[in-house]
This record gives sequence, structure tokens and C-alpha cells, in this order.
Amino acid sequence: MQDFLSITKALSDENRVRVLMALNSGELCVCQIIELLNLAPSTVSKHMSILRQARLVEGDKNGKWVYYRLATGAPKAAEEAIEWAKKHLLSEAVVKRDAKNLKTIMKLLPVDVCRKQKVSRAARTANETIAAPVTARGAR
Amino acid sequence: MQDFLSITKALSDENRVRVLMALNSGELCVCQIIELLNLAPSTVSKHMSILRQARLVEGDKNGKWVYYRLATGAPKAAEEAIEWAKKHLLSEAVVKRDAKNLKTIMKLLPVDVCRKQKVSRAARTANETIAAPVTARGAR
DNA sequence: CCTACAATTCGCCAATTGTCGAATTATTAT
DNA sequence: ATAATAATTCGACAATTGGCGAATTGTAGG
Repeated sequence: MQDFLSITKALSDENRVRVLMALNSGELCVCQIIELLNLAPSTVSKHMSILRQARLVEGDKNGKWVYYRLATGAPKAAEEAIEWAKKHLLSEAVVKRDAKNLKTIMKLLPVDVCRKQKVSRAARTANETIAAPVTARGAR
Repeated sequence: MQDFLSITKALSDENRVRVLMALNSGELCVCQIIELLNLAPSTVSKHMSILRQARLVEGDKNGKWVYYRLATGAPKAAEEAIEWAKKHLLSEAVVKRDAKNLKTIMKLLPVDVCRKQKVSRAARTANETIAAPVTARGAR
């Protein structure tokens, strides 16, 4: 029963489902998934751990990067769940949009994806630390 | 996407999947489900509404009683989910035990099931109203 | 060795969910 | 009509979950 519930729970969050469908296009490293979902790394990591726990995905470390893919030698229940999900979700608008975005993302090497994130993260932090004194001057 | 998620969310609670599997033995009225799960009527009612929302079950009112059954003319996704769940859950210990209990429960008419519940409910309330003053005398 | 850095784990908060009992609704029986 | 009663809806509460940032871990290069 717990195995079954771990699968259905894993599939009951939109972001996790999006990842699962994204992995249908091929394996992805965490930074690419972060890019796709636009969520904090820690959040994505937790999502991936839930998907892995349910044996819907597998991941392995390759140097600094961790690559995830749809589970291959998974238990029957998990494999069938993946097939069922694909059958009914690949035509969904969000999923198709994700697939399109992925084409762009996958053209870059992981190194570049991560560099890009680092830059935008730095910019965001800078905004915060600069914006505060500026708005304090009057606006809002 | 929402349709898909309503199905996976509905299937991600143990009590709800137990009901679903129980309905594989035939239709049940709410009081029988209450008896099976041993939960408050309001709780069972909410569970049933979630299962119905996901189109996994159908129910109709027959006099004072509402009978639920596995959805028949349901959307593809829901029907396949039911099949998948049955395939992997019917052999589960809890589910088999439920099926056994159901044989006893279904021998009674709904009237009798409800009467039984009313009695045990009255007994429980009596316990509370008597027990309270007693413990107030010293304990806790 | 030390620094840089991708990913994970941890601690916390806000939102959601499962549960109950009380109030409400709809239907039958008196 | 009135009372009884099966089920649902409502209001409250505790537990769980999704999210983030900070701290930690493990690996590659300087």
C-alpha cells in the first residue's frame, strides 16, 4: 500500500508531473530542471527525491552534476503509472510548452545553464540590497 | 492537467483507495462505508465527494440512502486509473481484509447498519458525559 | 590545500488537507 | 404536520506539504 501511495502522492503535484513529462524528452540535470520550473534549487531537489522515492525516476551523479531520467528497471506499478501519465499528459498545454522550452535549454551545456542561473541569482540579490535604500527615499 | 491531478490526489489517500477497492465488490451506501472505515460520517462524505469529483465513483440517492459505485461511463483517464489501482491493490493485505469485512457488512440491510451505528454512537456519547465528571474529580 | 560550485539537507513559514462535531438538508415514517 | 434519520455542509483544529534561504556535502580546478 505504501508503495502505491508513494506513487500517487508523487503524481499529485503539478510541478512533479511536469518534471516527469520533461524527462520524456531525455535525461536532464538538476540545473536544467530548475531552469524549466523556475523554482529554488532546494525545492527542486525535494521534488526529485519524492519522485525517486516512488521509483518513477532514477538519477546518478556525474561529476558535479546529477542527471535524472525516467525509471527504467522500475516496479510494474511505477512503470505503468508513467505510461498512464504520458498518455494523458503529453497533450497538455503546459507540458507542450515545457517541451518547447526544453529544446532551448538542452542546447546549452549544463555548465552554461548553471552560469546563467548564477548571474540571474546575483542580479536578484543585488536588486534587493540596492532597492531597499532607494525606495526608502520616498516611493511605494 | 486539473483533471489529471484530481485523480492522482483522490488516489493519494489510503482511506479513499480502500473505498475504491471496496466498491469493486459492488455498490455500497455511505453508512456501509462508514462502517468499513470506522470514520465520522462527515469525513466519509468528504472523501466520497473527492472521489466523485475525480470521476472515479458515481453515486445516486435512493430514498434516504446514497449508493456509490465505481464510475462506469467515466473519462478514459479515470477508468484506466481504476484498472491500474485494482491491478496493484486488490492483493494488498488491508484491501483483502476489507473485502472480508464487507461480506459481513453487506449481509445486513442498510437500515440495520445505520441502526447499529446509532447505538454505538449513543454509547460513546454516554461514556463521555459520564466519564468527564469522574476524571474531573482528580486526574489529568 | 584551498576555492568554487552543483546538489542536498535543514529549519522555518504559509497553504493545504484529513478529521471531527454541530448545524443543515432531504426524505421517510408516525 | 411532526418526528426521526441518512447524508452533506460548515467551522474549527492538528498534521502534512510545498516553498524558500542558510548551512552542509561532495566533487573539480586553481
